[in-house]
Amino acid sequence: MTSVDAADPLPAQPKPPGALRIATWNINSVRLRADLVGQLLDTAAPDLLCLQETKVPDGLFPLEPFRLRGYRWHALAGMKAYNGVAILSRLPLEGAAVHDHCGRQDCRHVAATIAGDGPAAGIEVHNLYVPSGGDVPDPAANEKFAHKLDFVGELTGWLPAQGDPGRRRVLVGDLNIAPLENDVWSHKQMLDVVSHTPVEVARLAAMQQSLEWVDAVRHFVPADRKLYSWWSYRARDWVVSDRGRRLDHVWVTPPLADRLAGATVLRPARGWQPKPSDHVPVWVDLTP
DNA sequence: ATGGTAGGTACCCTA
Repeated sequence: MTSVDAADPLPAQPKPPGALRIATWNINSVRLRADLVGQLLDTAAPDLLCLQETKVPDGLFPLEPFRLRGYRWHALAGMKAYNGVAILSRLPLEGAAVHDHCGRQDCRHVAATIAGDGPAAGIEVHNLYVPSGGDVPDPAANEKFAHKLDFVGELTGWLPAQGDPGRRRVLVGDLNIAPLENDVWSHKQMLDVVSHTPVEVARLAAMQQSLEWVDAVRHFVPADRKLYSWWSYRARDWVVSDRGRRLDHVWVTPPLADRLAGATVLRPARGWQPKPSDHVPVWVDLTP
């Protein structure tokens, strides 16, 4: 790490030679922000890009900007108006699958395995958009919060049931939970705010423990440092108030932990004009 | 204690 900018704990770094770069970004409409996605691909050059809140049915997904830049493979799970996840890749993919949870077909989970004969072949990638959970942090009073807890609870059993527990896996996405005290601007004031309540944090911890997932971003930033990936649109000035939350995550299973070579939370992207997403891209580099 | 902005869609939902 070369930068000491207090406001930007994980600025973009050069990709180590031969590294695999996997990025995640809640794009909040991929059609509206196709140009910003192109800007990310041109500057960060991830090998895989996982998007959430694409808000587009698969047949209308704007694939051309990706194809033009060499992202020839994709796995899409989109629907009209809401949710939607996508994996775009310049490495070949196989076994692409859409997974439904909680008895709903609401386009929150797509997975695929890197194929070919390169060093990354066999790595399984899961791209998730966990339900936001509404405003009231009480599952009895708020069906959306109940759905969020059920969704994370179901995944906690589902992921370990998918074969070899020692497999190389990466889990990315908008998990809509900020687990650590310094993943939010004020731990005390956020304790009863959906995204940082103890019951959600406990659910996420159980999911993380189920496969010994390593938080690949916190791997590079000590727990006593503030780190955010989302800032509300409702703030008058997101830079001045800086009331962020770390909702977007990259996790890896233990066989990949000693391959972690770097991570970035692209804070400047929150100011990309004319229409920034309220989330910024997050990525990690894995050496072969 | 409240309301603030944004996107997609269709006059209201979700975040």
